[in-house]
Amino acid sequence: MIKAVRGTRDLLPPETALWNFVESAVRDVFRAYNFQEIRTPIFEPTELFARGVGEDTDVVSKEMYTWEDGERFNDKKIMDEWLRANESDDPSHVQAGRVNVQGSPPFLAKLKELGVQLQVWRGIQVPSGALAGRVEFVAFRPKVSSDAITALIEARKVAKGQYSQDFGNLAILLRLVVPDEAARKSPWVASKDIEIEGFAGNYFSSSQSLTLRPENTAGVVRAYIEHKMWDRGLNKLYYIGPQFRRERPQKGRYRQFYQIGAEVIGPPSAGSESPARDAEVLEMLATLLDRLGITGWNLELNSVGCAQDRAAFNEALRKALEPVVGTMCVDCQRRAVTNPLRVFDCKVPEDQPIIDTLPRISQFLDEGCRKHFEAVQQILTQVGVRFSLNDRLVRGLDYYTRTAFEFTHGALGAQNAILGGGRYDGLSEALGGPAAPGIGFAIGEDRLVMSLQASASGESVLKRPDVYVAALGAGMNGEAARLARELRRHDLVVDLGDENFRLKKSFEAATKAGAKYILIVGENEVKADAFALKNLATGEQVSVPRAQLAQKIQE
RNA sequence: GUGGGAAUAGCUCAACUGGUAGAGCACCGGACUGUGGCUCCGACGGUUGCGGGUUCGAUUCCCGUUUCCCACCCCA
Repeated sequence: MIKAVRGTRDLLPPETALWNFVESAVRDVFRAYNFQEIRTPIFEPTELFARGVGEDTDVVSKEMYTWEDGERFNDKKIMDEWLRANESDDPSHVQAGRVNVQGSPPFLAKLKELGVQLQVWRGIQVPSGALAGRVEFVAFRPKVSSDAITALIEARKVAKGQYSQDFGNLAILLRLVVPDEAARKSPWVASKDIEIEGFAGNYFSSSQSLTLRPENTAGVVRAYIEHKMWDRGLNKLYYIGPQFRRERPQKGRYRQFYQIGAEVIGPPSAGSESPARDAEVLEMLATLLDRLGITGWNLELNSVGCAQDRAAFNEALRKALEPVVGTMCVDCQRRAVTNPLRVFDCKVPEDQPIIDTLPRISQFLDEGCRKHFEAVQQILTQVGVRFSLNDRLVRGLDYYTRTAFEFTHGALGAQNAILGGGRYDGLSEALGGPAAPGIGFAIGEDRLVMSLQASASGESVLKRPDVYVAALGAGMNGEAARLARELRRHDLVVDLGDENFRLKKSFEAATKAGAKYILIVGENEVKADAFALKNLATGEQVSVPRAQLAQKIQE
């Protein structure tokens, strides 16, 4: 049986009704704040995420779905390189390679399994020692194996120190090497006797590394720059859609997951930097959660300052950690090196007293950032949105500035954050655009729906049929369809049976569908042009003339 | 990627120290030919995730593998 791939899932009714409920509430609420929808592609150049999210983040370095798009190879370059590589080798493997590739189905199957494509050129002359007459040149190309691409990215990273430049021009040439011994023994060399040797180079004449978006902010900012959206002043944009991360699945975290997000972005002159924007976004989120009936949420707020503030803070943090880190848990010791800010996420009870003594970003805010943060708080207080300050709340990525926030909710397992966001005044510039301060957030829709399921089920938000039209007897399907069409034009939800159903079965079907009424369309009714309409809840049944049916049902 | 737990009918779950698979619900049909929900009766439904091993015999014990769940890592 073919199953949904690991970490993905089907959303089935009635649960989908809950998703629709959430999304329509989102559209309603966001609209009231004059946000408009933007839809960006679900895949983008890999470079966008490498630069936008950060190359050294886990998301980019190991959690993306990335592939090489384009099959156009520089064949001459591959052949030249292959021949050069073989001049110094024992040419016997050329012969072995030819024989076995052509004649060894298990080996070909193995290649297919690895996602490698085989291409053979005939008639290439190879150096002495090869078979007389025709020989074959054999090259292997990785198709869209993400493992192969990941391996290449790592290899290039090591080789060049960086891979941010020239990111899209990757290829690999795999060379078949068969040990002489094995080749002599049998012309049908088993796949385990074959070694595949790989080396990387620029063999694509034109191709591009693409990635399924792991988040949507980078795409939105890319679109902002590409379409010169600053010419419209302030932009308030929202999106709803799938995102992809190659993570190990756990509660509420899937490899295809859904995010609802919004961004306020524009030139500083349009007010995009104003604390009023931060407060507006936060107040909108509070309104949305209330509207969805989510109770018990908590807004946690912090300011991570400007780039300079954070540099000073990082320095101080490292200094403060140095003498004490040895006594902390192994995770913290690792974090202290890789990402000191993450030490604040530590949940080990013994480490808490140490963490309490560490410096806080709030001590390093400059005048502007402090005033900005105070203004945000003041507006929130004035509009009556509850919040709590959490000076441990930090953001790992460089372009984040000033306001950072999370809405948390209990009963969500270890991942208690239902949405998070913050200000990213430096992102547009990091992507090559003009200064465009912005603030945004992303809601994990999967988790949002999950927390709703506790209170409201899909059933409760599902619109049940108003009426079930039961055709009764031969030739009645047409009449029933006609009636259903008329009723649907009055915005009624109508379900339709079949003339072959016995009436009992129609009643059962109507009850199961949850219809309010059942409408019987039989020979008698058609003759009289008046139809038996029964209220399934009360049992009351009346005969209603055709012209009054819609009105009667709508009552 | 790491660790722990799990996988039996469409769903929720049984099956004693190894003895050849069962219930409730759902679905379909009948009791009931144009009147549902309730009741009763019946039928359907499985290579026990997959592969290997031990055994006369494996759902059960062992190994591998895949997937799911929970957590770690990380994170909007």
